Amino acid sequence: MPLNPINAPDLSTAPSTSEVIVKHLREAIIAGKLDEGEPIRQDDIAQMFKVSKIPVREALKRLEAEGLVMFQRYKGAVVTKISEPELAQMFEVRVLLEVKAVRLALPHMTEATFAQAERICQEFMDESNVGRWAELNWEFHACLYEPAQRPFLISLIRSIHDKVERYLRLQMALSDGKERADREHRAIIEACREGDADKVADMVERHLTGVCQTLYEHLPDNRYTHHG
Amino acid sequence: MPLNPINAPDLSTAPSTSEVIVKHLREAIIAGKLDEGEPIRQDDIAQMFKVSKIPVREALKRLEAEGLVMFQRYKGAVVTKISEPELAQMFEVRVLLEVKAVRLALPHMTEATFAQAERICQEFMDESNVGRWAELNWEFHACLYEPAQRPFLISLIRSIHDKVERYLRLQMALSDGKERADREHRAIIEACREGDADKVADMVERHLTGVCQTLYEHLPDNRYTHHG
DNA sequence: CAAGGTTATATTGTATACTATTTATCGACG
DNA sequence: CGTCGATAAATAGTATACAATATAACCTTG
Repeated sequence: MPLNPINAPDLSTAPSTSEVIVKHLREAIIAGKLDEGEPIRQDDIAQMFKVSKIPVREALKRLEAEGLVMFQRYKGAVVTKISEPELAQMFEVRVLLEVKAVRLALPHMTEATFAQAERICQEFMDESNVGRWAELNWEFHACLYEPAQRPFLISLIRSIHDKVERYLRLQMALSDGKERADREHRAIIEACREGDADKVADMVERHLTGVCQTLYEHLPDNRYTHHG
Repeated sequence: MPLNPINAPDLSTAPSTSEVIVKHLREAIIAGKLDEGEPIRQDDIAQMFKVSKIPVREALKRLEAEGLVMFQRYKGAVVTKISEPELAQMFEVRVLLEVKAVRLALPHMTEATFAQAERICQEFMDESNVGRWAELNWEFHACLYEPAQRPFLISLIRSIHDKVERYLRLQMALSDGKERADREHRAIIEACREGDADKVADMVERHLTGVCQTLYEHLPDNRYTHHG
């Protein structure tokens, strides 16, 4: 018997209510629509989706494991607040992982890869919506790493992305982050075209550490002391 | 007001039922007490802990995010089966992260670090319980990385450890894995004492890739085709 | 007796109901 | 007037109950 001759979708993985909620909440947190430190009211979320709070809690438990929210017993879940040292550590790991990814991907890149990356860059520059920027930013990076054929590595990078993205948004909006990102992205594409692995690795590293640096400079100093 | 003058514990983080269950289930999965592919019956777990299945489900949702179980709608959660390519990718990332960790840690290691590492090695060799081996193996590695003062990096390494540990158990028990691990561990300690970062990095990398290699050789070939 | 349908059972997923705990409100007391 | 304590409201956490679906047992039919 030939396998899956009609390319049937996997019905057993149809999303449950809690999975739908996970997706929405994750996007909301990443987009910075929920202030960090502010408690997430289970009943409110439940009413938004017209469901009970059971699936809401299951969704929050998942997001807790992803590091996006934190539970405090009898006080509920709050959006995780990332300290500056933690941010620095995350970028340190990102550099490590993303440099590895792009190195592995480089030999398998084709003109289609570059074209796709440039298309994303263009869309990025034409876009005015801040929320979409971050999304396209990830798409760009993912596009460069995908040829590596390392789903585990990429999912790990993505999970870190998800945690820091709402801070990046800040940085991109305030400084000339967008133009700088575009410049650096296009330069990386060119380096990839040349096929010089060391150069590409160096550029990706500088790009990421640069972003981290700007982010640091634009972080409000009082994020530890402000109340309410 | 002086901060926490009596070093008070944080009572707001007292574990809820679901968190207790998470911990136990996680340990059971890591220890290989639950066969991969076999469904985890929510009511069974609930009865074991004499609770309802609500906290059990929340626990499973957490473990799903950690990659230890997978949900199939209306069929429940099963222990995640890791394919050989996935295992290889995980080790690839482990090498990357652990080499980085030990490099960062090296300059901050003291004689206390080495003594502690040696103590763990000794306990490892004196131990006959397979389950305890893996635990001590992690303790050894964590001991070497802890001086790096990179909690995020170490937690990432740990999460990968947790996913592959039940396969390592297999490998350690079947081959001369235990003796070899001890030999290599002690050699790594010596290299750390010498303070030669490149040498240490190289040894850690060889150690990990070696483990992965042996693991690969001892994996049953039929793990994709065997039914029931 | 084989193949396919049909009912029964088991299991998951979610809503409702209840309990435990925290937080806000308010009054007694110094 | 402020502080302490009691009470009330709000919210989290969990048990029970029920609905949706899958699996197994059985039955029908050729």
